[in-house]
Amino acid sequence: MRTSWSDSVANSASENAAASGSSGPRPTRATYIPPHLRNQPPSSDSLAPPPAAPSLGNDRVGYSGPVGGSRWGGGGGSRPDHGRSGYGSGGRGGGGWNNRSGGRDRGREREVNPFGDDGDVEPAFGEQENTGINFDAYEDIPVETSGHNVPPPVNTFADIDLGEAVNQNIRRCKYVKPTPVQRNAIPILLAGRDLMACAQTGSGKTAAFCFPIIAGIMREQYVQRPHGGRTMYPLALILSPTRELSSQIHDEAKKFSYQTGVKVVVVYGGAPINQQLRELERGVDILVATPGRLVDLLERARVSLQMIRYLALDEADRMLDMGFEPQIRKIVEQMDMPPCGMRQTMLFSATFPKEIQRLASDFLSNYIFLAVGRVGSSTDLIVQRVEYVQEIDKRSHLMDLLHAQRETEVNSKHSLTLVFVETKKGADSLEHLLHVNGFPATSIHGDRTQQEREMALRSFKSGKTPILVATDVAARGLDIPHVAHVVNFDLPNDIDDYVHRIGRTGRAGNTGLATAFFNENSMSLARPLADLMQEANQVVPAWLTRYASRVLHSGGKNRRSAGARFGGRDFRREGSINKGTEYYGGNSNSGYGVPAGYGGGYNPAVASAWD
DNA sequence: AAAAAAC
Repeated sequence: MRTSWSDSVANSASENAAASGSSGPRPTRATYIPPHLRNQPPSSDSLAPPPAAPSLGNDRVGYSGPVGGSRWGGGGGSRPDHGRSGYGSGGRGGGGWNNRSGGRDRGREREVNPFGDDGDVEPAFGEQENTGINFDAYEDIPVETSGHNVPPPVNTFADIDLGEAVNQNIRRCKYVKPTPVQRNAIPILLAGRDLMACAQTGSGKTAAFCFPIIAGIMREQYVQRPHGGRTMYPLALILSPTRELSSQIHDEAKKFSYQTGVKVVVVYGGAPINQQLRELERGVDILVATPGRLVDLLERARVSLQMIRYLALDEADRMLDMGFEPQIRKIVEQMDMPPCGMRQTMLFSATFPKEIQRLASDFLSNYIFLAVGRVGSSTDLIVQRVEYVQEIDKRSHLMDLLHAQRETEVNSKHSLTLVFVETKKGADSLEHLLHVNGFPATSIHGDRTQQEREMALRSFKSGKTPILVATDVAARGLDIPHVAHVVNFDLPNDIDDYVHRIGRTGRAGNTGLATAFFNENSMSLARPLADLMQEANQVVPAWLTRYASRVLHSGGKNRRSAGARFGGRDFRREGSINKGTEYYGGNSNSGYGVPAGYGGGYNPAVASAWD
């Protein structure tokens, strides 16, 4: 075990002298000297404001109490198909129909227990257990829905008919009660409705779409699928933008479907395809995939989407942005997937810009829009700091920070730091710098082999290298426990990306710290960042406010994105109310171009549409 | 302009 990495930093000067003298590449900059070994105090003192106290609980704006079911009142008693109990007697689950998938029955090997225990499932719902999830942080979450006949939320898992096998897995996961997005999304999905869901990072979205899919597939256990040939016919497809995220979703889905007979397979690029083909041949109900590899398999006719009943896009706004949209359109519209209305489509993300919402509606039918989360996303659990750091000073500033962090950490054992940079080259060189200076770092980006990527992630998660330098490949969705600190070494150009990045900490109701290095290169982010921080009750440095007010705002992407981030707005409503008005132009009050007349929402001084 | 995603 390596406990003294940062102690070694103190000696890094001598270590490094030896290292660079021998074989490794020579650092281009002078060797890092930690502050306490220098004659002079660090020059950047004045830039770092004292960390703000986490502003939990109090001072929340725009929320006046539980939402309850009242919004749904319009629908009268016509809850569509909610509360069906077709398979209620699920019992032991796994029993007799393990072999139904695709008609393939290649032996009945014992299902690996993804929980790594002996299957003891003692505590019943309601019994408190240490789940690691801080539910108090979820108490005051505002919820907004729109669409026709929205099914009301549930309060407990017991209120939902997911079947005994799934209930048991929920207990094994130690989920005591559903998170807000789960409370709201699961009934909507169980009712068979299409859904566009916007919920803060770390709030349990994966389970929110997995449970209904699994329950739905269990209901359709006798569905006949074509067989013969080597084509497999999954009933559900879950797409995500990165391989590691797909892998993570797969792992989760395996837990949720343990002993249900529902088979989950993941496919993505960069890994041997033969192994994935073998997995597919053993039967697949839920296919988790990244787009490229899926298209490959579709073109080889190893997978057909003909029987898809459920389509989920995780990080849906990313999946539909410029880089991905053609592939997604191909998969959803130009292969053999059943059209809108013949399948159930669910889109999830923490952010949902209006343009993307507009695009997304092509894939949805009579859908419900759901926004869960306080104004300002999950960021109230994350203390955000911004420091003005010149480009040239970033490296030494980061090392000061990492070093100081070690000094003050109480529980340093398993406290991880995730450092985001803009480019793959930048990631390599920063990793190298840290390495040479005795910091236990590794890196992940798209130019590394898949093996290297997975190894880096494992090494980071385990604490072996508690510093991970990453590009945006790690910005979305990854659930890495114990990430205490996210550093935006380079700020992204888009405020949505910032939201996702800092969302790697402060997960499951826990608090986290996010530090950003700001300079002239990030000027376009000044305004949205200042606004975001203000709305999350963070300390906004005066200099940032000055930059924010100085910057010309053209109504460009950032401002648009910021408005959408809060999510919270169904573009269908926005459009009808604001027809012909200028959305992003002149509303200096909200700063997000959401007209105050529409409930404005984002400024504490304005009555919120969340109420 | 960069990142991601198939071989």
